[in-house]
Amino acid sequence: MSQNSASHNSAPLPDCGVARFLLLLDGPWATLIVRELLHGPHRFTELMDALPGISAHTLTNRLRKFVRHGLVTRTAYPEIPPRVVYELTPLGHQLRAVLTAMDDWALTVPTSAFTPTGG
Amino acid sequence: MSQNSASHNSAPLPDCGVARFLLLLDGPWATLIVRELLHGPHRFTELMDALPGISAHTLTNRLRKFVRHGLVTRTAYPEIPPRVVYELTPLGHQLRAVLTAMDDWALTVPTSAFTPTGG
DNA sequence: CGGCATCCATTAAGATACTG
DNA sequence: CAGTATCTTAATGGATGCCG
Repeated sequence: MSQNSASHNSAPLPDCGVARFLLLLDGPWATLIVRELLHGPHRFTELMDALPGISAHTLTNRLRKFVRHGLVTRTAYPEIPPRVVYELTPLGHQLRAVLTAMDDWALTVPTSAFTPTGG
Repeated sequence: MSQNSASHNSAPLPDCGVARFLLLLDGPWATLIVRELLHGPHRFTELMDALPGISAHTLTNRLRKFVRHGLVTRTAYPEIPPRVVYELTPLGHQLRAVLTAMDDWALTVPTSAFTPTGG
């Protein structure tokens, strides 16, 4: 598999900035995790608590991907009980502008976009 | 099914602006379609041509969702051959700020985020 | 506490074939 | 040209159980 296969096929996405963003921030939870991390370092359970509905499985996978791509750092303290802290890298913090833009856009939506005719 | 089930479960996403954005702009192609539409009205085949790799099936589904949620207008001209033009609504055009933020972020990425250690 | 492994449900998306 | 219908694949994401 090539490294840019967001889908599963030979003709994936174009190589624009938007596509690059989408490759790393894929899935509905990914962006929300970053959103929480923007408030500061979080432990695993703190993220679980801050993201009601997310599963440990999903959180683990997203976090690992972020760490792998340099958006997040993972610091494990060899204590009993163990403690692991996730923190955004400078690159991750740059995402604040994108998140803010999303939030700002949602404010312009007159709520009618979320109550479409056909469900 | 409820209208906000991005996933399939009873505890979906929080109701923040970011989540709302994610509900409408889901999947890797959705945002890229909007990106093309920001350049002006497009016919179906023009979008197919502008988005190498996308299938008619996917394009149709994304377009229908956008129209349903008021991000895009669909204008069909009763001609032979038929002509259908898709155009962003003012709400859709507001997304430009988000797309620009994504693009801007991707420029700060030193390309190392796309060549991770473990693939 | 912070995971990981396995199985399973949902869905975005591609391939193909067909219609008005 | 502009779809629609059906089948299939891949990947996110949830549920459960187990481990250090």
